[in-house]
Amino acid sequence: MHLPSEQDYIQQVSIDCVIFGYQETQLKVLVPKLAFKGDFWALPSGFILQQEGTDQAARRILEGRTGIKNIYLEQFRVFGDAGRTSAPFLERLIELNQESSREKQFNRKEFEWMTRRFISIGYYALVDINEVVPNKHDIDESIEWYNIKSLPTMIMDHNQIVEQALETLRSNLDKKLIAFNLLPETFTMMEVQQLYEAIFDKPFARNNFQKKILDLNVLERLEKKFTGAANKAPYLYRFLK
Amino acid sequence: MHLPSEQDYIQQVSIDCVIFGYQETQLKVLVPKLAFKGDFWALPSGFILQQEGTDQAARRILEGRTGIKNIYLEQFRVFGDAGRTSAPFLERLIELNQESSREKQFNRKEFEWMTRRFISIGYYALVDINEVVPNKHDIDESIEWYNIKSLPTMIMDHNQIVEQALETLRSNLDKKLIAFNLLPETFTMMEVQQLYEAIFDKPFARNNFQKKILDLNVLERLEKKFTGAANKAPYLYRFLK
DNA sequence: GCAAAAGTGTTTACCCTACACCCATGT
DNA sequence: ACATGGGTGTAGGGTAAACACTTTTGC
Repeated sequence: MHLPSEQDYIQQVSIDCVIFGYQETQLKVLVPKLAFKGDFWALPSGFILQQEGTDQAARRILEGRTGIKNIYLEQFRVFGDAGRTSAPFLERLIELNQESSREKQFNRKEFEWMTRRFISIGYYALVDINEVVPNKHDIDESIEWYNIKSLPTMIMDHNQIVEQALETLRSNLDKKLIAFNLLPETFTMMEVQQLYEAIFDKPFARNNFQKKILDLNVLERLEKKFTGAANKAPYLYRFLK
Repeated sequence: MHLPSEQDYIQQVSIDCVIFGYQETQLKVLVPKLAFKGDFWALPSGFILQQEGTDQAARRILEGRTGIKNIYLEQFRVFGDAGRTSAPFLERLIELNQESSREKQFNRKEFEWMTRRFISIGYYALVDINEVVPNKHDIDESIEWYNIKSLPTMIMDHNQIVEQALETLRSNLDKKLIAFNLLPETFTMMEVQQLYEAIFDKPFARNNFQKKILDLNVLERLEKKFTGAANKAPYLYRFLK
């Protein structure tokens, strides 16, 4: 990771991204784990270049982690408390990694820059999990999809940021018709329903759900999907536009 | 106005406030006009001190304009386009005010600071218009309530910011029960209805509206209000909690 | 008593839910 | 044929809009 200690970036403003994916009836979030002792997880984040808009910056950060260019994203909240700084986390990290050679990469100036108070703009993104090739940065030990219901404890306020993102996702899901970003090109109605159930963490009635979704008039019915199972083959659907 | 050219403030981040008030069946916005030739209107705005949160900063800015301490406010959006700068506006202002003595107050360094690209956090506030004592800053020629439907053309993207604020207000009005912030301590049902009609710019049915509002169970019915008019006296209500 | 405007009740329509039934598919 | 799961139709309940009527107030 390029350490942004100069004026290329807007000072004291960061972007934190909650990347939602969906797989096997579970809503998931893509979270990197830092390559330091101490088990630190942190949301994908970054800074805003002087010549790019906040949305562009989020897109750049998201593409860097998922490889996806045309990603669905939305800004959902600013986290700007006065005491919002990564200093406690960084101190703990350094304390636990004193013997490590990595500590040397923090020089005093960079450390000072990174521990200042930061205002963070929260973005959430919805991706087809099958299209994502999670990209581990140098600083990461791993980057993985975590079930939303069993996320690790992350640094700073990142767990709260995910909470807020999920809340916004829920309230935007119906009015903005964005759920289909989490599904592959074609899908069955049952898959849509299970996705909704994962997001809202509650069951829906099968027939009524189908009616509700089809009444949106945004789905095109395709051929049936023969799975080999001993039951009626479900139709495949495609999201229009 | 203290020109914030030092490190007291977070660089390149501003706060723009849309202050909503309500009077005589009209939804209004409090907008200062700058004391320069050229008719420049600009939303109340300011910057974030290093030691204060964004909400606190918005509160400070809002109190400075309205005199109200316990103001209802909500962050609603970040405006962070790459080209978002006040440079064109400031150049036009200076061009139109060359002969004025005021131009001298812009020294080169301050001008450079103010024309950088700024990310703005949009806040909207709801106030009882009767409690507000609009406070004109030194830099202002006036500060006035403008009908939302006949706002002046403001600088930069400020008209769009108001649009966004209104949109958010509409979608939050029911679920957050915030409309009563715009009314005085006691009010009649008709006043609530007219407020809703002003916000949504559409009529509501009288009896159904009353039922809907009373079913919220947040209003206390007080004595009747005798206006002297030749008709049944309406009840007064007070918002609970 | 009457006009004006507030309060309240009633009917209607619509939408969401629940229940039921039918259909296709592979063993 | 039958079990499994998908598709569709219909009746019930609750909510909200539309309509109607009653009450209060000052002249």
